[in-house]
Amino acid sequence: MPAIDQHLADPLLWPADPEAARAVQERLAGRVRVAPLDLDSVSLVAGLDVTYAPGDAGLVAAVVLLELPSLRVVESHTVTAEPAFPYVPGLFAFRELPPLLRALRRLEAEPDVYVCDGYGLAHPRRFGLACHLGVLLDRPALGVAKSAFVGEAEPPAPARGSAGDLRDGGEVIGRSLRTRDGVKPVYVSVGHRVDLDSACELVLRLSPRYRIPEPIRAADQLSRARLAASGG
DNA sequence: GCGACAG
DNA sequence: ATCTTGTCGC
Repeated sequence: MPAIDQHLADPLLWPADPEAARAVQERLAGRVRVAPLDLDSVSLVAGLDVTYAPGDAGLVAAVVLLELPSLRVVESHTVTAEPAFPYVPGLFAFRELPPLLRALRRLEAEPDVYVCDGYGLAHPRRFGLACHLGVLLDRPALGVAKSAFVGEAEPPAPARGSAGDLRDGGEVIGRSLRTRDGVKPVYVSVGHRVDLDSACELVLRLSPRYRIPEPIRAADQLSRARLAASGG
């Protein structure tokens, strides 16, 4: 597995135009692996998020490392940068991964799994941000999104823990998962080296109190705070 | 062509 | 995503 620095320096991975970016996704999508993840062996979880300044005048990428089962923060890092790729639905990774990878490079401990704010296989080319990160690092990764993007989501029962299929055509590409009683579900999909069951089980363990899993919440709050502190 | 469209 | 505080309800 190439180091993060090699990925960041590889021009073939970071095309400037959307057409070439889609081709990169199609090329890398074949590397995604779906497999059960033994949650008993998971003790360090990384949460990732990016916050943008109005008008795309800068961004802050944040990574927070939490330990299980306490959910306490053991590391947190931020990177400030200028957006280098526009927001194009379906091409998120080309906008968010470069600064996120630079933040991940600073981690002292290696996460057992990466939790991304967005989708994995629930993507037009089955290669969302969580797949992209997971494949580049060849590490377990999953995506948790706050809204649907592709496919049709079956509404879960009202109780926390209930889930419904997220389908595109006949294919199950993710799950709508209720993390709080009576509260709008989140949308979970596989990134790499996990399966839907282990991904959903982990998301529930990471969301004992709030709708959004703690690692993503923590990264979101950190990136917002860092952006506000840098003025704008 | 039109609308919808992770953050 | 961002522009945005308090308030109501569980």
